[in-house]
Amino acid sequence: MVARTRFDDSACPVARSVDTIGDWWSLLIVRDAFDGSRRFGEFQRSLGVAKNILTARLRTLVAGGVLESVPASDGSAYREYVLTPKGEALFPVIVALRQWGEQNLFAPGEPHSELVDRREGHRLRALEVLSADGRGLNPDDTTVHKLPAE
Amino acid sequence: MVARTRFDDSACPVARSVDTIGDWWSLLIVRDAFDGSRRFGEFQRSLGVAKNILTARLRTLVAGGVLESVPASDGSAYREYVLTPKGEALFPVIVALRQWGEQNLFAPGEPHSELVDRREGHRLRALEVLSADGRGLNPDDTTVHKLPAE
DNA sequence: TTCTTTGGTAGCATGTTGCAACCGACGTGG
DNA sequence: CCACGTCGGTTGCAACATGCTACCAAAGAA
Repeated sequence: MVARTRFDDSACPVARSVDTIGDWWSLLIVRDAFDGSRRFGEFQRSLGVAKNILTARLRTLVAGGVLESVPASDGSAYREYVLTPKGEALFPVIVALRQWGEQNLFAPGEPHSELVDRREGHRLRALEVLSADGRGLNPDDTTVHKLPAE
Repeated sequence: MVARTRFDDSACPVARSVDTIGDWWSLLIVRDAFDGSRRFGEFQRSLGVAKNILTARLRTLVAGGVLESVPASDGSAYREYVLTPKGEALFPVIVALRQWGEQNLFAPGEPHSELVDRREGHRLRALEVLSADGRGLNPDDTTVHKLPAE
């Protein structure tokens, strides 16, 4: 077997997530979907991705339950790709990637696109990892239980 | 050009993040690093990845400033790979992926590894996307400003 | 009807991944 | 100080994925 290694049977949720959405394009497609893209052509122009690749990615995202193919909302005979509830649940993932990129991959003062609260137009609060009782947690404050119960 | 498309000059922080850590193995290496792995062999056994791939990934992660190669802590002549502050800042990303996977990629009752608060042993609170004034935000409550200032 | 847009598919060149084999430097028991 | 196992890789090869450029059929527009 020389194909890409799969993690879809791993007991680690991170591994399964990576297996589902962890390739180069899938996350960007999801990002664009959050940003309002729905049509094949919209994704294609926005991402500059080859059409065959986009076709394949959309198919796997639909198969994975992240996107859904629905009849176009403008009444035309074409189809549109919209986020399912499962896909919408990826919002914190996209926000986390965005915030990490903003703070670590741009030179000071370098401009970048920004995600803002629609009501106030303000930037979002930084994501915080919290304990059950609301304390902020650093990586060192946590540990992984492998296969806890059954 | 037939090589993999790069996003390292994109104005979108999500795209740059994907460019830096968005391949199959890098995120899992970072996950293992959070979980305490430091040595080449630890990563290799834990992930089951081919050594040449691991070599390449560790190199790009070091080049990207996510990991750092330091002399081994046990006094041997070997080296270890530890997270830099930039790498530690990926904690919310890993947690977001873990929580999404737990809730969307496992059958009800199916066991999986779990990240817990070391002090209390409890599961973590779900990540929340918050506005500057602390309101919870859904995807629809936000919008993207492209290239705001400058 | 003819032209354009949309949403693909097919074929080819190249890049990347994965496996196995190999290898030198290090560590360890004697 | 010598043999042997471990650690951390490198190299070569085969299979697969990616990206580009056609090409194409169905739907809309003129």
